[in-house]
Amino acid sequence: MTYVSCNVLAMKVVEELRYLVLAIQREGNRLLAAELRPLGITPSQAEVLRVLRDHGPLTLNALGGLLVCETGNSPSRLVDRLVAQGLVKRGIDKVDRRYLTLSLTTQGRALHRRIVTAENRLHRTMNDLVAGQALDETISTLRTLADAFPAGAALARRRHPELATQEN
Amino acid sequence: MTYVSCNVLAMKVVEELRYLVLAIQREGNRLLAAELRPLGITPSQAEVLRVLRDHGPLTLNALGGLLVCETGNSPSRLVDRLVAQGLVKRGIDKVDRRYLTLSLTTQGRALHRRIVTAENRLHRTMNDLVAGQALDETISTLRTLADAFPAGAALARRRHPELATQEN
DNA sequence: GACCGATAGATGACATGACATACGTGTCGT
DNA sequence: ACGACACGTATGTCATGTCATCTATCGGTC
Repeated sequence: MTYVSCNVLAMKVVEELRYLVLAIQREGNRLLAAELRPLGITPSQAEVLRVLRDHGPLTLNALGGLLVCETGNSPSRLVDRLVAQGLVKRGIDKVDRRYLTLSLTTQGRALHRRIVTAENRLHRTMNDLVAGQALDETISTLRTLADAFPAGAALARRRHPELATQEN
Repeated sequence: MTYVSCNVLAMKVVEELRYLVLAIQREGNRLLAAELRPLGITPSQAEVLRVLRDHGPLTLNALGGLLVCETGNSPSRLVDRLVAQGLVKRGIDKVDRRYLTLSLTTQGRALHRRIVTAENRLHRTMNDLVAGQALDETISTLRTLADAFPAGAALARRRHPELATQEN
């Protein structure tokens, strides 16, 4: 057991975890970017479309609260490009003109279906690569780690919309 | 067993894995960036210093082969900033003028020691967060996944310099 | 109604990442 | 020697990410 939280071995293990996560994120993102390139969008843009598809119209802040990419502040520029491509509709709230109302256009919904197909190709590839590994334990460990951070909380909110505390 | 590599459940599990990896990478990078900011460098720059410290003088290509960040092509601009800060010495190979000879300056070695301290603060934080989880299985799963890609191969080369196939 | 603080979003600045392409230098065939 | 080709590096371009700062709008107080 690790009741000594500060020993050299544990540091090395955690460091390898950090680099593995970095490597997998990079390569996964490259593969996904390649799958999405024919569709004319990037992985981050795909995530926006997916969140908007699953969680109705959102303000910019609420969207940011559900995104894993673009943690910090509001994803203004990310949304800009989607609006420019006609995939997202950006309205202004009539009651409070500070808020935006972001939703998919018909075009955006159509593209979303092709995105799912592209993502599934990546997921099949990844699934083949981790076949036979202890996936459940891995997911559990990573969830524990991720839940300590805002981006992990965003994932939890996506899993359980009903307990969304960052609703606007 | 997953002899059906294309079922809906497996797709969802792998997708969650992808988003967890993304979330952890993002937040870990943010934390590390915060730790390194007082030192005036970024996480990517720290990785370069670390690799140069551990693996002697390198050409640009060889450096790129050991980095997890900056997968694709050569990290010219990344190195540029380190040279500008006086942390890395960039020489030209006398025999073949195409090759660079990258090594740490005295300043770079000194900063590397402070980097290790900063990284260890992050690793302690992460270690506390995953205490009690199945770390070995997690590392094993992620290694299997990472090893399928160039960035994972870079990590393997860093672990076992003797079987470096991409030596220059 | 005018001011003040708070909140939502936009923008500027900087460093990555990724891809494509250009440039300089070496090697090899002739 | 010369030209074609290969290889290492540099550069242009675009889209992120992150932080800091700015602007617009709202609510409340005087």
